[in-house]
Amino acid sequence: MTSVPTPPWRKSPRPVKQQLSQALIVETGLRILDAEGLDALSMRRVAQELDTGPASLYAHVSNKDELLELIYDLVLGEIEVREPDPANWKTQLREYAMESHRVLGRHADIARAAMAAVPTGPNALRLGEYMMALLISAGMDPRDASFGVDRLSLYIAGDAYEGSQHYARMRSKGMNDRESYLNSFVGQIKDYYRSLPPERFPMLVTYVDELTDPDGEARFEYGLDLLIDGMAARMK
Amino acid sequence: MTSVPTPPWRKSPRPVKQQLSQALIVETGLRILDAEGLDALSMRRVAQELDTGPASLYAHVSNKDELLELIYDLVLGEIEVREPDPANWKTQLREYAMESHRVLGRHADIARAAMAAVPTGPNALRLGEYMMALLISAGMDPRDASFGVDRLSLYIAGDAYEGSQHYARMRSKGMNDRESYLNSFVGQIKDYYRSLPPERFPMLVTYVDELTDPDGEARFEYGLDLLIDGMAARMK
DNA sequence: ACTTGACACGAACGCCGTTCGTCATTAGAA
DNA sequence: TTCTAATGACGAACGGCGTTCGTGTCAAGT
Repeated sequence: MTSVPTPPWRKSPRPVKQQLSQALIVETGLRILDAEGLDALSMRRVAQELDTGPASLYAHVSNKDELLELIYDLVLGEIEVREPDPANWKTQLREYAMESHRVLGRHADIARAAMAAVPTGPNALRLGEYMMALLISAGMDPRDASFGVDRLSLYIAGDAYEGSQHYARMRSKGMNDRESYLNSFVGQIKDYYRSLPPERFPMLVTYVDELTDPDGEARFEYGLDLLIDGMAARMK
Repeated sequence: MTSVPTPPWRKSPRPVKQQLSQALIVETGLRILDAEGLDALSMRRVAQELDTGPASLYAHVSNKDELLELIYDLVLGEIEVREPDPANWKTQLREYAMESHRVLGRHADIARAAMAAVPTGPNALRLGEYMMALLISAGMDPRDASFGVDRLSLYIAGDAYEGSQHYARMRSKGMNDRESYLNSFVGQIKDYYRSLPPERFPMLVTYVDELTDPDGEARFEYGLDLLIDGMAARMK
C-alpha cells in the first residue's frame, strides 16, 4: 500500500478521532468506573477506550490519583441542593445527606476517592458552602457547624465506601444480581455466626438476625439520624 | 562444585532459616505495614523479608486480601476491653471507641482493611460480642444495639482510614514529621480557601479557621459524642 | 516559509499478584 | 528398612499496572 496525497475534501485524517481533553478523559474514566468497577479503572484502560496509548493521558492529567479526584468532583456535580431554609435545617440536612448517599451509590466505586479526597474541587466547594450556610443560618456555632459538616461528610463517604466493597466482592464472584448476592453473602455470615460456640459468643449467636440485617438504607438512615439529632441537641 | 554428603554434626541446613508459617507471615506483614505503609506491603516484600520467593507464601495464605484481613485481626488483638458495667455503658462505650481509635492509629494503614473486612476474625468477634453485651445489658433494644454497634464501628474505621490517607500523603512527600506535615498541608488548604471568591463562597472564606482545625482527636471525639448521645436519647 | 511549542504516543522500566511445575524433605505404610 | 505419598519451598513466568523518556507530528505565530 503506497501513500497518497490527502484528498482536498478531507481536511485531515484526525477529526475521525475525537480530540483528547481533560474533560473527555474524566468522562471516559467515569464511564469505565460505572461499568466495570474501580479495579478495572486503569490509565491503560482509559487510553484504550480513547484509542490511544497510556502516555497520551499524562498531558491532561498528572497522575491516576488526580484523575480519580476529577472523576469524584464530576460525580459530586450530580448532587443538587435547594436554597437553605434555616427553619427547616434538620430536614434539609437530612435530605442533602440522602441525596449525596444516593448519588455516591449510583457510582459505587467512586466512594474510595471520596474518603481520600480533600475537598478542593469546584463541586466539593459548592456543597461545603451549602452545608455551612445551612447550619450557620440556622444559628449554629461556627465550630459546631464546621465539625458537624466534617463528621457528616465522613459518615456519608464511609457508608458509601463500605457499600462499594460489597459491590466489588459481588463483581469478583461474577454475580450481577444485587439481590442474589446479598442473600448468599448474608446467608453465609448468618450460618457462620450461628455455628459459633454459644458460651463464648452468646450475644452474637442470639442476635444474629439483627446483626446481619441486610437493609443498607435503614442502617444509613439510622446513623444519619443519630448524628443529626446529636447536632440539634447541641443547639439548644 | 560437587555435592557432598551432609556432615553428621550438622543435623540439617534448614534450621538456619526460620520455618515459614502463617503466623510468621502475618507478623512480618504487620511489621512492614507499620514501618513502610500499605503501599509498600506486597507479597514480594513480605517474601523478601523472609528470605524467600513470593510463591512460598501461598502455601500459608490464600491471597493478599486474606493476608490483610489476618493482619487486621492481629491488630484488633491489641484492643483490650473491661467487664461490661451496664450502669456506665456510655462511658465504657466511649472508652472502647477511643481505645480502638488509638490502636488503629498506631498501625495507621491497616484502616483500609478495617473498612473492607467483614467481622469474622477471632478478635473482631470478641469485640463485637463485647459491644453487644454492653448495650444489651444496659437495656437497649436488640435492633438499636445492633445498628448502634454497626454504625459506631463504621465511624471508628472511617475516621482511622481518613487519618491513614494523610499519613500516606505525608510519606509520599518524604516527610517524617507529623507536626511539620500538618502545618504545611493545613496551611496550603487554608491559603486556598482564603483565595476563593468571597461572593461565591462566603461561608468557606469566613470560617476557614474552624473548617481547617487540624485537631484530629477533637474531631473524632466530637462525632463520637454525637453518636453516643444519640444512642442514649433513644433509650429513654 | 520557517520556527516554535504543544500535544501524541511507542517503547520501555520496574513494579505488582498469582500460577505452574519441579524439587527436596519427611511421615507413614509395608 | 525401604518405598510411597504428601507437603512445603520456590524459580520462573504470565499478564497486568503507573509512569517516564524520547521522538514524532502538526498547527499557530512570526
